[in-house]
Amino acid sequence: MSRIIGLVDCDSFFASCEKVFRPDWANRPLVVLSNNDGCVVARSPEAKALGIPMGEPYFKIKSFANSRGVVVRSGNYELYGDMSRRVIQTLSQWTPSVDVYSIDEAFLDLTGRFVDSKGNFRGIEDDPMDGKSLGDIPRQTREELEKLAAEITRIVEKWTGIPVSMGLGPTRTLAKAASRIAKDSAAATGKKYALLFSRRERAQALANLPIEKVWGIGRRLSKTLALGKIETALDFARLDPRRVREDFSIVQEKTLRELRGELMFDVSTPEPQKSLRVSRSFADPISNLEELEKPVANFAAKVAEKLRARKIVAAGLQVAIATSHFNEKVPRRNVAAAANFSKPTNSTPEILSVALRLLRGLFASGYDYKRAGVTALATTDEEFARSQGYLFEPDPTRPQEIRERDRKLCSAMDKINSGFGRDALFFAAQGAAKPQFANASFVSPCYTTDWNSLPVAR
DNA sequence: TCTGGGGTCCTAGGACCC
DNA sequence: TCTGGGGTCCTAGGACCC
Repeated sequence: MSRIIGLVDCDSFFASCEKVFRPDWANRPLVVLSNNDGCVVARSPEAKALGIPMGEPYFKIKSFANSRGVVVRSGNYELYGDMSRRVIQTLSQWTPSVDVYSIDEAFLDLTGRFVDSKGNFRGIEDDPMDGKSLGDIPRQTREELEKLAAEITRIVEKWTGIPVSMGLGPTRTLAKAASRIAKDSAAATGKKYALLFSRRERAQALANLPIEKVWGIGRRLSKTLALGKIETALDFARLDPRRVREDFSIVQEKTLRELRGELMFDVSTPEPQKSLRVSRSFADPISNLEELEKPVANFAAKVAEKLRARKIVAAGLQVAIATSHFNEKVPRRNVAAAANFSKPTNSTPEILSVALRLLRGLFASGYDYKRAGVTALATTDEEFARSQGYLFEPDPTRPQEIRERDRKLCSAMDKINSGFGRDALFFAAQGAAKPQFANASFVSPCYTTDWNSLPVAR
């Protein structure tokens, strides 16, 4: 059975979040910066119109931005996370099948809305020309679908303040393409959505879609494809799938088939997360081990906290340190090391000690380290791991009493920190002062998640 | 010196996504 | 001077097994 898949994508999400609570900024250009106020990671439509590129280092546009009255914000992920939750919650009224793809996007499976009371699907018909590919959807279904898309985009903006675009198609890749078309053509059509169902409609849209805009085709592949004069999504969709698999990989073959309307990336039950990373660049480079231990201990503690919040445990841990990859004049070093825990864990003391041990093995002096990261590997459900763990012999390296003590300690710390603010309690290894990576000069209040930051109407 | 034919598992690296 | 962070998947190649 064919499907009807929608992709709802927030417009300039971070920038839109910032504007919701500042109506006075409604028509001003606004950019949001990455950690350390490093790069531009989001731009309002007005900022895009000024020609500020995505990913541009802030220092390069600083004076230009000032001269044009651009509002500059540091990333406020607590605010964005909460706004994202509101958008998703709003979406779930139209279908139970909402697959959150990223902080600002979700796939909706709307197929169920088009099955009539007798169980007949009123969706896409097979193409009478060849049984394998898709024909159009019935006229009436199409009209209903347009109405639905108009309603979804309108209500989400009304309820959350976040403008969204929507793409609809028989596969995820086509829904993605449709949402891009919706964004690009909104000014001309006055619609915040686009449909990509019939063969003719697809051929026309894909012919106008540059290959690098296709979901799953990145910069490198586009370059390679361009050598063979494959420049649009349509060029690509017309290739032989088997050849594509041979020349590239199964992923690209799937992308190709999805462009033709064959469902390859289904809305499946979400796989459990497999890894969890915390990493940051430092405001100033660090060259000695003692100083480097503090941020790494912080990342390790944060990893442990996140593991517990998600009720998962890690079987292993990786620590990575690196010098700047921009500065060509200083010696470079980019290394990582990993180790397994004797049993999967999410306890801060244990993760902290392994992280520091790995770091000490990794460290070499004579370098200016600019980044570090700690990754929990092979994460699994906590309850599952616990039940497995009891099947094995007691662990000599970390007796059960110690584990139990750590568990209580961590849960007490989590409670205290959630009540008294992040890092009210922390481990000595994390270092009391944390100046290294708090370089955010233009942070907005957490309007929706902090009682002290509620917006005030006068 | 010459030296088979399968498997599996793990890791590093490269590609992609937002 | 100043350049983000957190994920996933696939493949190739090496180690190891019989």
